[in-house]
Amino acid sequence: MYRSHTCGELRIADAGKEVTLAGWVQRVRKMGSLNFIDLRDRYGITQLVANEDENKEINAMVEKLGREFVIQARGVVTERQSKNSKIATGDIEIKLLEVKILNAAATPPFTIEDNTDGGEDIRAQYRYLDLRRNPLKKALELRHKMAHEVRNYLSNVGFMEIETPYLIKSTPEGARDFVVPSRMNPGDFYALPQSPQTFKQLLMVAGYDRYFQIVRCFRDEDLRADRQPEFTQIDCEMSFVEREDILNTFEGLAKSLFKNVLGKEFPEAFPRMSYADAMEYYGSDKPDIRFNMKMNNITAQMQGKNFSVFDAAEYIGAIVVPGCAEYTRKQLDELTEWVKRPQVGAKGLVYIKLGPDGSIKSSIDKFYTPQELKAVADKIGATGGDLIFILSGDKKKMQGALGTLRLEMGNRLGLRDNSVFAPLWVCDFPLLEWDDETQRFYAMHHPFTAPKPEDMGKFFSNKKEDLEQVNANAYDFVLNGTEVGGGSIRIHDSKIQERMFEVLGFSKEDADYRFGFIINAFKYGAPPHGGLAFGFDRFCSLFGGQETIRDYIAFPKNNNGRDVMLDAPSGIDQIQMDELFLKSIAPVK
RNA sequence: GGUGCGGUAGUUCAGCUUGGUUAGAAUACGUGCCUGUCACGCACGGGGUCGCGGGUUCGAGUCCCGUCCGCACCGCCA
Repeated sequence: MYRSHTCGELRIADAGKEVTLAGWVQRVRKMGSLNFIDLRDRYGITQLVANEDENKEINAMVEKLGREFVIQARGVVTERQSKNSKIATGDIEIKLLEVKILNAAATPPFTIEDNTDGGEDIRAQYRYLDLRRNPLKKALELRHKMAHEVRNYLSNVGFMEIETPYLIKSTPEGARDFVVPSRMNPGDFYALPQSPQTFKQLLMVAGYDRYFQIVRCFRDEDLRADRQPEFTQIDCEMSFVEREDILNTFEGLAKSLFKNVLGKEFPEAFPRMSYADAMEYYGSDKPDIRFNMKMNNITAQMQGKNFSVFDAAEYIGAIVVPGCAEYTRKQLDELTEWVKRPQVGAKGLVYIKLGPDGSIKSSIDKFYTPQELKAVADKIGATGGDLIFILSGDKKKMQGALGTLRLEMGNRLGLRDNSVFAPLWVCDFPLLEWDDETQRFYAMHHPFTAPKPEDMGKFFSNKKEDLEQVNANAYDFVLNGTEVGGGSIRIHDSKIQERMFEVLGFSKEDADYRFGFIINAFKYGAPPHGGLAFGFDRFCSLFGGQETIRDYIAFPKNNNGRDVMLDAPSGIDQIQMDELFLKSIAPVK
């Protein structure tokens, strides 16, 4: 037996017991003939004490210890003379009788503490050491708890967890696929799934009317703090359901996560917003509604006053920044530079300051009378002490830019508190997006998404304008401005599915080659169905209050998709190469 | 594919604007002292390919060019 207790469980009630602990040496504090050791394991830290008065040889053993040594310690639980309220075991310590080194350790390259001195790079290289630290341990515990709660909730409402394959067929529409060469089928490749989309729909055809899976998905695209090449989805699908059934079911799942993981109750239904409204009022398809500061279209009010910049603009939008009328010239100049950055893309920033005394000062005083500016302020609900920002130009671009500015002002005013949660359903996305470059439509969600029933007429029209107006029966789950889930009612009629491929410009042969299996399956009794997938890593990071999902993945990839610990990806040896490629692809004589 | 910031002891950083003696600090590490520490304290010590390559210069950590790596973002992510 290596240990009788963990390093997190002994309390004052255990005083007098002889116990054996095992763990890692966090720190040794040597005080001459009285020495302390903090012993750490997954469960906590327990202080060991070596007192020469009571045990003559004990300090000789302690002398040999270094940071991160793995030791076994036998001793007696004793009440501390001076307690430490910072740790759960802080009322007791173990008076050492014996210390055994189970394994020595090299000095770690960074300190294994909550506030480590190590940078991201070195910690990624030694991920197994970084994972010993509390913040990462807490993150993985949160993830485990969430996964457990998901399985619990969904199982209780009749969902079956079914695994689907990782080696599948490449369907190069949307994100790039990771591909895997097949040794037994020289020259052919598997693809790793971007999502189990088609499989879950086939499971519906097969009659497994409530399916879920916590499943790894793969996308060979550039990374971000919240995007990894392999990531995890909570993938779900249901049969004989309409949109309401799906939203209710997964709103229930989200609420149970909030309640059982974070202890937060959401008695009301989550708010809903159309895609059109999201773009109009927040300049984003994933609005952060933790704060208001909605965008206003003031194009009509501002035009016709001989201000050529505004008169030439397709769109003029404004946000009211509460209580910021005191902004200095320097602050305004800095924000003007900020919106001009390519990432935001505005040409300039117009402001109107509404003094608390009713005075009005703006960067467009030359073109507008105070009365005209006051009328605009009244219309958008700005009052004394507020600051109005106005952007103008191309509608789509400026809505995006104003939305970005809105988020930035939210940040600067501290309105985006990570301990506050504002869930939201965004619905009624356009079904199709026209791409000028390739001169064809792309599915905004994916090609299995059903058009809304009332738009079916337009869906079969051959006019581009009609098709552009078709809405999808799709919905996103948005939390604090992050898209954490998305789904749709699917097409279950093979005629409509064929029409979809036609609209997307696939020839019959093309569609058959790529998706023949599903078109075929739909001919054998596909039930009406739909579903949703949550981005599990993002869900965890939001719950944990972090921006990056890396902390919630035990062994993540870096910015360039590399695993710096393994040094992967890497070359393979010639024998492997020959078996996979060269024999078949190189000309054989 | 693009933009920005960064790369200097094991680690985190300062030094670079204005080139010039032996490149500093903190922490970690080592040695010694220390009986109530818990970020223990005190003293002493060891520790550097200034990412890499090239250029300018009498002289480059510092200036210029290229390149590699890291982070954030844009494009991309059906």
